[in-house]
Amino acid sequence: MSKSNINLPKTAFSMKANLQNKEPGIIDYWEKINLYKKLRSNSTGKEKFILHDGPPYANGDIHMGTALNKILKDVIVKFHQMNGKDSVYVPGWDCHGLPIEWKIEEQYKKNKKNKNEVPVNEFRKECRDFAKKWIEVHKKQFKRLGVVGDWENYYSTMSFDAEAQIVRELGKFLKEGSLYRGYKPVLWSTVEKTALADAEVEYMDHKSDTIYAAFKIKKSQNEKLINSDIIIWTTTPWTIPANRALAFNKNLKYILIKIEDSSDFKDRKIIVAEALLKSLLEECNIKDFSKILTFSGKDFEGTICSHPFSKIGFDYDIPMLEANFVTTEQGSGIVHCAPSHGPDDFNLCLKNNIKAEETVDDDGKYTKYVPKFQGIHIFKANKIIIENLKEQKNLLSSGELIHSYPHSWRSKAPLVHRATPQWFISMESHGLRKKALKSIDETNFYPSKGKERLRSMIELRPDWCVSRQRVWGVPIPVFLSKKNSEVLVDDEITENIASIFEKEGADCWFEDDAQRFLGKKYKSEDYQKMTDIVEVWFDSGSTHAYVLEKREDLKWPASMYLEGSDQHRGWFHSSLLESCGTRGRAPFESILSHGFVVDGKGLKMSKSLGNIISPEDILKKYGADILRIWVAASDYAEDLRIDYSILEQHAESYRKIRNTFRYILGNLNDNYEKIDFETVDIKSFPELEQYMLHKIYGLNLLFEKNFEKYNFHTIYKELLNFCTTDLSAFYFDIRKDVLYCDSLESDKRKFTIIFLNIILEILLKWFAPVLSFTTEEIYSLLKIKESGSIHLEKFPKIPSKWNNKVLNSKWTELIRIRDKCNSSIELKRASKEIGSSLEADLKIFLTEKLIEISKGIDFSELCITSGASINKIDQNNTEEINILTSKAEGKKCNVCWKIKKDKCERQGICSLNT
RNA sequence: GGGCCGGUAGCUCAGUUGGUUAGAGCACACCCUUGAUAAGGGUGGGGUCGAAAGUUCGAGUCUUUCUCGGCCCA
Repeated sequence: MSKSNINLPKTAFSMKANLQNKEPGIIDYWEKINLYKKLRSNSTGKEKFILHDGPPYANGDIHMGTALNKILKDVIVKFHQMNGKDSVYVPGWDCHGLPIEWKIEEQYKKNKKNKNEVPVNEFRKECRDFAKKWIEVHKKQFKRLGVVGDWENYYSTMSFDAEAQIVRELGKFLKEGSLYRGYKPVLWSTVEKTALADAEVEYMDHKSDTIYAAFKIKKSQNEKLINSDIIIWTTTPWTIPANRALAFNKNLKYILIKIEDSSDFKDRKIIVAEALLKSLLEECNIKDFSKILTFSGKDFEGTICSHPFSKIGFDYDIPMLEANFVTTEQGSGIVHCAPSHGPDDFNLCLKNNIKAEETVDDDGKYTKYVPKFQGIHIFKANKIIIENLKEQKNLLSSGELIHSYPHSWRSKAPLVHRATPQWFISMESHGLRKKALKSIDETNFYPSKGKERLRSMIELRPDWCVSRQRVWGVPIPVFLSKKNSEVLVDDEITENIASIFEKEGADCWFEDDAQRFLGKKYKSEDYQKMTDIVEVWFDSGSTHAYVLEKREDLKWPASMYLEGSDQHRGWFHSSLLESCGTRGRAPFESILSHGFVVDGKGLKMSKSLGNIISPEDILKKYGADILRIWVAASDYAEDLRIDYSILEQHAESYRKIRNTFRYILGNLNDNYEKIDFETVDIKSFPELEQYMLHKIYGLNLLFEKNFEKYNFHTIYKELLNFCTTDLSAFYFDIRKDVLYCDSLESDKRKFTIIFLNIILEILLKWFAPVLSFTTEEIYSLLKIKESGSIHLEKFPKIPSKWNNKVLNSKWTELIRIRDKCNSSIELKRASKEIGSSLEADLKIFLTEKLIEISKGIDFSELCITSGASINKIDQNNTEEINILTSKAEGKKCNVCWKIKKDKCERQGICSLNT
């Protein structure tokens, strides 16, 4: 028997995917046909879906998190596009800011160049070039993932129009009055000489010097307390010279003891919180003492102490102030307050009319306001302060402590709180917090828990500090009157600055004469030009203004912002505030947030754990479609695990899907014929095909329902199950006989071919947003359209007449019987009586009800056996179904391989079988 | 340290308002097939539902504590 006499599958679609080599060619094809442009011109006038890209920082190769983010965006954009929208995606980059500035400075250090000797704009140009370079790198890497977007006309936060618009946005806050100049302690890096944003702070273990120091009571309502020593504990001895007050808690109990050990404190009386006495005695090694008095914190009211350095130039009153932030967790129950060096301290002192002074300069050295210690760097001051305390006999004890402490994310240097003049946007003065909270209510969150997360942050956050003392960014376009330090508020000036920036960028601010910006209305000698730049979160928080609003192809507000869940405090947050402040509502209609990429065990990726996987590695080993499957199959609402065994599993699933396509293509011999779903007469189809169409109908409902909720992992799972269970193991297996052995003229075979055409089209479209490369490979193989693309197609519309509940319940029963048959065959196989199912002959015993259902059904076809008969089951049998499998008798047909006693009608097609 | 979120087979995920014996696909094992062939089919094993306690006739589901992990904050 020659195989050429039967219709074996034949296709150019290889079993081996070879994605890593094939995908770049597909990307070239997309560029060649200008897919992005085609998508746009094809969807002119359609309702827009705008996923506004949150700009990644233009620095360093992309990592798994970036890849996840971009792929997820691309999947959603493609879903909406195929769902009939004009789904526009404009990628962008975040370019200003410290990390790039730092990179350039590092290069300077290497080349022994001094940053301060380089003209500002030369430095800025290097930053700009650096960002530009990484944008190009990123662009290539993102394209490689299969992401389709307007790569030619991307946006960036450093473009001139962006810099200009950022100025205009700041101008709106300035005009409104919510942008104000404040004086607050901020986390300051003495290394980078700048204030740091919360997001730029890292908490790490740090060894601090600790001291117990004494403040002598000068005045008190309670006479017994006078001349005794208040003990304070601190981990920052260098702040002692800046001390202006002590804080106590009126709800705590305090105790007065007399020390009798021989030391500096012999015969001195000290005061601490009663609850902390034990730990203090231990840490200060006090053995011999007597309790004199316990009293309530209330008794401290009106108490005045003297500074421990009162004899060496610090001769002023130290009032004791009530504060509820004082606890008995650690220390002595009385807190030393330096208003310049802590937010709590600052607020408490402010309330009590104690001013913060500039006690420490930009470099971290004590200023002229600190007698005796001026010029000493605070990081070298602890030792000196401790020595002085000892000399003054006001050091009870000192030690060291390792604790979590804020550090700069770049330099890893420890940070300090330092009062500096800064620019703030008020959360309250113009109702910003209220507007933002209302907008959160009006936004859809995927997953819904994002709403609460963002809300709780907005509810609690302090005013927004937007100034930075750096150079690589957009200047805060403000002038201060030299006369009275008042801020110049004038729309004309803001617009003048913006229009200059629009033409030549913001560089000119730093070097051009102030008069240029002030125009003719004001004199430059009367005003001081501010040199602070605006923090980068304001840059990216304003993208909606210079991207969404400015571009014709986009719309404001965006349909969706999509980022990692950390952006609840980042871009979601800053965009919300910026837009609520300037436009009264959020710049997005919905927010989708995804979890973080972690390793196979759920641990975060880190160099020290050695569990980092890069997108590049995956692309080399598997190709982008596997990575895209990983994204689609994972539940982005939680953290996403990845390692090579997980990828291997997805690669295995991919092979299943690929082979499903290969089977269809093979049996169609790569000749696809478009079927009109609406007009095709499905009632003339065999029941099996009708049943499969019903399955497709149901699957489509699931597809649509889960797309609405952005539940891609459910969609992917359903599609995969359909391919493996319904198609491969069921339909394809059954129809193999017809496809291979029936004549080309057979009606049954023709119907099967029609069905294969239908299912091919549907599967291609359903998988296209995820398997962007593979579906395109198939699409081009079928030569459906000259310079066409699967991504230009729309999702199939499944006719409701494919829905067939009656047939479904019938076939559910038939499949139940089929399962029983398989079990029965398996028994005979295990006992070596038969091998292939075609060697089996089935005697199927059924209840009358099931016999009725099975009317006209050939179980030998369904179960792929040589014979099957239906009989009534013995009434005494409690089962509904009973199967008797025996070895089929007769001769094996050369064509269809069925074993028949009589000559098989199939043999007619072969001349050798006469 | 605080807030939020999470922990269901080896893996990716389902598990409605608490209700029979906790499901699916993949992986695995065994068998079949050699006309989807570095494929395909069949059968099967596998879970103390992170841990403990509590509420209840009944808990994967509710409560508390603990533990592990992630994000954010200090």
